[in-house]
Amino acid sequence: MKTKILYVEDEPFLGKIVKESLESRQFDVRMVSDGKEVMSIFAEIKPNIAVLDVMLPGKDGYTLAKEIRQLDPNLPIIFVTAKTQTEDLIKGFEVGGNDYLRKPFSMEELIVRVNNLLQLTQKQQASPKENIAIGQFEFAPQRYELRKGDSIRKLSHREAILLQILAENQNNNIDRKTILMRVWGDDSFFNSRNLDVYITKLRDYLKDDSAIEIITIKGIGYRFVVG
Amino acid sequence: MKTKILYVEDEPFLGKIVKESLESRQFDVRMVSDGKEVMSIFAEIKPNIAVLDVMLPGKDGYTLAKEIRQLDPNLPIIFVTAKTQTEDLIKGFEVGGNDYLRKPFSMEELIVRVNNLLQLTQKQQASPKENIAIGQFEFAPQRYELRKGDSIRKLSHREAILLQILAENQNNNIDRKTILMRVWGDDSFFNSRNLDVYITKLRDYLKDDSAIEIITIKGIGYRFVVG
DNA sequence: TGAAAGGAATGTTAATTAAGGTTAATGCGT
DNA sequence: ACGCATTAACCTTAATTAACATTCCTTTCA
Repeated sequence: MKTKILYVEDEPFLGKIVKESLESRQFDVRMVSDGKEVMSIFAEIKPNIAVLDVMLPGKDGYTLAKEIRQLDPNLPIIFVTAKTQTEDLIKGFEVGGNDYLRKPFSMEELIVRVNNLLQLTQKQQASPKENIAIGQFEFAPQRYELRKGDSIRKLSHREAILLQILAENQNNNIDRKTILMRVWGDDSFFNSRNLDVYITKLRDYLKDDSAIEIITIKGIGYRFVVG
Repeated sequence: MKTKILYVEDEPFLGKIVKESLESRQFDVRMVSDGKEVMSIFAEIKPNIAVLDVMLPGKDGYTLAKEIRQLDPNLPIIFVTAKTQTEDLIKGFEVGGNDYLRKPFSMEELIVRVNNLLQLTQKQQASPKENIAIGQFEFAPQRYELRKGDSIRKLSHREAILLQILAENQNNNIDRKTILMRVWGDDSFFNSRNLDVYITKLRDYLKDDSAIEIITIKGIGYRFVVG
């Protein structure tokens, strides 16, 4: 389903341009120009994000933001306004706004910021990492479990991260350094030897499926090939 | 505990002002001026947010953002830069940035935007009044009751807070330290052992539902996975 | 050209250290 | 005396370091 944008703007000319531009990016845009109508339309369409002008007839954007926050504490709200003063911006965030764009702005910027906020607020709903198929094995990254048939092996944290990195990059070369940074946070000598140890462990865990192989590429890193 | 900001800026004069200004707002600021040093310091201090200049000696801000994203997909990243072109801004968001501030900017604006991002990325915790579903269990935080079917187990205060913290963060990693601070108010050695004891208790209480698991992440904390 | 030597990178296994788990005993307020 | 919280004692497991083995690339010299 398309992302629904509630767009509150009283300048018809600008409004039309912005609306069409957002629609060309596959957003479902509902434009409202009278502040007093906003809340009922809000309830009706249940938008995924609100883009609010501040100076409006009827009710100003700050008030609208407050009222929207009452109903939905998590809905992303962006102000777009000709008010350029820092105090206006601060007020915008105070009433619950999540971004503040000064007019004139480029459409590109608005779109990028809309997408950014949508992403930020979506990511919050727990990240359900999907299980990954590895040959005859199945790996549940969330639970640190490696399953084959009905046997389950619990992996430790480090084993699990390492396996996940490998599995995400099946059939691609992976830098030793990249792995070290992701698993240990640095690439010191000792951690580098540590990685060797963990590679050995994973090779052992995965040895039941001969189609799986962790190939070392000396001086570079590894390649995780399956099948 | 103070919020840690990683601040990458190569202009010493501006850098000093911004750093002090943020510190006066109770942020714990670590400033780095050489791009090449950033990643090791990142690993060392584990910041809660990163504020990056774009043009830097060594490694530019965009590259840094990419590398940080590799390590932490959720860390808020703000660019502050003299590059005012829309394309530069777009690139900033493309590489994983979450906000983009053009120089010169007011300190107030930076602070407001930092706080906004921190808030957005914090888990919106369910209001502690509502019951929380935990697999086949239901937890009533205000009554300290854990129910399954028609059996009710009364929890003690500490058990209840701990379970609530875990339940609020289902499927996410939770810092040992964070838990200790919230349940005991400090993270001394004895309380740390105490936490072990309570984790054992909760595991025991929840063992009837095999879909529920408290995974320990050694050196980090726990992850409460359900289903 | 190619075989041998040397060295750096990686592999393997084991020993050590540190973190956490479990259960029981003690403390402490009501 | 009771109920929880804390401390203690002992146990288990993961992570790190160490010691020694192997691989494979590079260099050198016949």
